[in-house]
Amino acid sequence: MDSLRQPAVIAETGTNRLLLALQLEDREHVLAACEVVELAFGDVLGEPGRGRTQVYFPIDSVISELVSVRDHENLAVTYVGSEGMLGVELALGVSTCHLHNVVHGAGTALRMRPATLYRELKLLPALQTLLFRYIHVLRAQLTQALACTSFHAVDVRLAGRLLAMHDSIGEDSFHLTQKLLGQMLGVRRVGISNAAGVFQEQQLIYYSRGLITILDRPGLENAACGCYQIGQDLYDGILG
Amino acid sequence: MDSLRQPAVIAETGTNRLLLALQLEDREHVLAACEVVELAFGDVLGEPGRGRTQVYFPIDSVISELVSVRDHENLAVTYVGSEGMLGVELALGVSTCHLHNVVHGAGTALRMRPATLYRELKLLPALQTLLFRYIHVLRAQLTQALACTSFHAVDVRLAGRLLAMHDSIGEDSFHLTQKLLGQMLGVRRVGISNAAGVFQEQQLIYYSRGLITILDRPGLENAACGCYQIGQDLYDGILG
DNA sequence: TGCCGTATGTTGGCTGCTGCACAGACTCCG
DNA sequence: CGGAGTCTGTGCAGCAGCCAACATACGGCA
Repeated sequence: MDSLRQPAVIAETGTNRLLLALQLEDREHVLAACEVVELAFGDVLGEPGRGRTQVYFPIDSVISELVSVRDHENLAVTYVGSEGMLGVELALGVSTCHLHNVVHGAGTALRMRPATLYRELKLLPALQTLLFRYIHVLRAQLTQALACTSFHAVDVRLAGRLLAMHDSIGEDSFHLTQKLLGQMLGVRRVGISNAAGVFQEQQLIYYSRGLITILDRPGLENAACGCYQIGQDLYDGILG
Repeated sequence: MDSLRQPAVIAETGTNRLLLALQLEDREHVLAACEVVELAFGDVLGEPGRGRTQVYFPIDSVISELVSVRDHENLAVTYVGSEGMLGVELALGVSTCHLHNVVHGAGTALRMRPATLYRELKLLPALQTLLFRYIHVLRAQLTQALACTSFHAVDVRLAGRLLAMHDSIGEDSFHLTQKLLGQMLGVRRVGISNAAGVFQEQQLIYYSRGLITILDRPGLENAACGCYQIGQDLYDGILG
């Protein structure tokens, strides 16, 4: 995860969509303060109670935030992709993680140290405004997710999750095992196996040994509950 | 809900515990900017998409924030009691509610207008720090709640919820119907009826027609899942 | 070639919660 | 006093997801 490159290469790898909401001048200021890193599957970027050493803006990587519960698998309550940032709590003046931060999608990301973030926040009011709004979106999405897990069945939730991953990663194929999907939805792998099997029969997706391909996105949107779209609209309405 | 009183009477009614974390001088400055209101059961203090007209610091009232889901009862995802504040998103520069805000426990509260809050935030850096930390605690508690609803059964979750209400209200008896508890946990009233019946048999609680009395708090703590305590520790660790 | 680890598919019994329906009890009110 | 509204207790069929166990398939490696 430490193979660094110059920020100049960002142009060829795409960029972080959250930062895209900044005006060009501000964005370039932030980008200049970042370094590019390759994140490998399984890398641990933070542990509960530990101080944060870096904040991350994923480009085509995905980072999950997991909460531990006694006698259960860890639950991946949120994920951070190119639409987000890992370490927002620093903007609130809190410098310790409270969740496990694990890379669940290998790829590139931008990162900076907390001290650098603090400096940028002071220099760029627009960055602060952006991160505040992002924090608000996270809270709204979390409440929606809570309602969704309370009421909706595994299959419709799975469809929503796949759509969200599809948005984050920006490609039709991505690596995601059934076990991991089970951790994300808080259900056993068997439940994922069944639901995903049905989707595969319906030609909505194809997967094999951890590589998922979205075949029919409109069909998948049809199979998902409204919660996915609500989450998207929240993001677009406040940040887009 | 519009029977106003002078802030001077706060002394006799107790106060908001979140504001207690401020130093005396700052706290009095904030209190002087507030007015005292009586909130009645069922009062609606905010609707999704509407602008916020007041922020509230409950004293012995409880305000629920509910999310609507198609084909389901509203789910009370969070509640705000004397340990919290309704309208924190203003501190992030967001001025619209995104949830239904309904009074579920009648009582008194302090309130101020958004413009007043903005003024106080500018004048008192400590208030800003406090609200930022509170926002972070809310997020952490929400992730814990998500894990809890994913994994834990109704009875242990009910115990935790009763304990939290007990903390918030500060008295052993409070008004809370089974229907409302069902909305809070996202289950049918029958589920609450069963679980509460067992607690009543075990002499942990007594209730009758919406009035719940905590008889054996240690016993109830024993019956609850660890999530309740984790939520408390989060609050105490960051704000206490 | 054979072995091991990982990922996926399937089965059967069990439990907890759901949906629906109804009955008893208390309160307010005309 | 009687009726309407609210709150609570119960009963039963149905199902979604749980637990445990086992079978298959693929890839890497010695």
